[in-house]
Order: sequence, then C-alpha cells, then structure tokens
Amino acid sequence: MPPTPSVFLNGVPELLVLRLLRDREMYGYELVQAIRETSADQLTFAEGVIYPLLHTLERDGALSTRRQTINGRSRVYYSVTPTGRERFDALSAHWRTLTGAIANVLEAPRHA
Amino acid sequence: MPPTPSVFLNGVPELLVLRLLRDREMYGYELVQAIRETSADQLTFAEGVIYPLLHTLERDGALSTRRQTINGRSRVYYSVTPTGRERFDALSAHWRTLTGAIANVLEAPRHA
DNA sequence: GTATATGCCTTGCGGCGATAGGTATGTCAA
DNA sequence: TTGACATACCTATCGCCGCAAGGCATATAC
Repeated sequence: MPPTPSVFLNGVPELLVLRLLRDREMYGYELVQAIRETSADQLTFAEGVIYPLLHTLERDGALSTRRQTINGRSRVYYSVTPTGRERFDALSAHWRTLTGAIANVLEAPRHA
Repeated sequence: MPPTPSVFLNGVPELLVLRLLRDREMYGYELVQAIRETSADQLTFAEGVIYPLLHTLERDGALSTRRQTINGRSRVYYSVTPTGRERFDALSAHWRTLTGAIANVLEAPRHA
C-alpha cells in the first residue's frame, strides 16, 4: 500500500509557476507578484521559495532562460520547455485527483 | 506581506481526521483505513502519520479518548471536542479558500 | 507454527517552504 | 543628497510535516 506521494500536497508553488509560465515568459520577481495578484492575496510565496524553485526547474530541463537588461536592471526570463509542459500536465492532473479525493472525504455521508 | 501559512497545504491528514471523527468516534487503525477507503485509494496516510497526529490533537484538546478492549485487543477511540470542532471549521474554511485561490490561478486568463 | 490481520507505538530521515538575510540599480520625496 | 522604497537577483539556515521503517502484542487462519 504505497502512501500518497507528498509531491501533491506541497508542490503548489511549482504547479503555479509552471501554470503562469505556460502562458508567457516571466521573470522571478514578476512571478512572485503574479501569484499574489492572481490569487487576490490569498497565496504568497516569497522570493526565497520562487528563486530556488526556478533554478531547480531549469536544472531539470523544465524551464529555459533568457537574460535581458532593462533600465539597468538585469532580468532572467523563464519559459516552459516541452519537458516542463509535460510536467505541468502531470502535476495538474494529480492536483485535480487529490483535491477531488479530499473533497470526497470531506463530503462523505456518515457511514461511507 | 505575510506568506501563505503552510498549515493549509500540508495539514491534510489533520483535516481528514477531524472530518471523519466529526461523524463518529473511531480508533487509529480504523482511521487509517477509512481515509484510504473513502478516498477510493487516492489518499493513504500510514500509521506513522496518523498516530502522532492523534496524540498531538489530544494534547491540544481537540480530541478526547476512550479506551476499550475488544477480543483481547485494546482500542483507543477518539472523539472530537468542541475545541476540535472549531479547529475543523477553521481548517475546512481555509482549505476551501486556498484551493479556490489555486483554482483561480490555474484557470486565469492569459493577461490577468 | 508461521504467516497475516489487527491494533498500538516510536525513532530517524528528507524535503519543502519559511525566515532572514545579502547585493545592486533606479526613482522619488524631504 | 540622502534616505526610503521599489525593482531584481541571490543564498544559507531552520523547522516542521509527512515518510520510512521499524518494534510489540494478540487473534485468526492455513
């Protein structure tokens, strides 16, 4: 009886980063704010979470980078690779499965 | 900008345990299987997760216990206290808020 | 007689997110 | 002009939760 891989219950930052980057390339600082804004301040993952995550995803081949200097400040833009897209699809499916299962337990009738 | 308390993204075992015990008293071994069964094998939290959690919840006054011996085997039945019920309500509300926020990000239009 | 299910428990590890810094440039108000 | 704030990158350390992997004891089944 294999336990539920905790990859799903945490891993939310990864899920959201891949989702946002699926639409368009973004840079780290932008992602931090985008998550906060598109979740109406319900979700806040600080830079200490996002930057290491981006580095890991790049190392794993899920993201590719493009460096650009704007107004004297250096930005690192991230894009999702085909590998990253597969990873997102898998994570996303798993997230739906798990939240669905949790919802089932939460709404289960008394003697189920 | 306070970060998202991770209590919500983990803490799923606690949420489910409180939910199941809200209906009727159960013992640890029974809870382990109930979670697995009511989630159709999607969620499996082993005894190493559930037992320490039950002890913590009892210590915090969220659960009360009743010991009973059946067929020579000793069982520890857990019930939700009023404190535990409040705790469940809060956790539950938070879970809905967070999953809702995550869903918003996942389904956000391109330029949101 | 030894495997399996039941029923309780604990120790130790790993990994992720949180905390809390550091560096540097640009802008704006005092 | 300097000091605060936003922008934009980064890292090291910590804490905690769930995971792995056991141990102990009794009942049943083969």
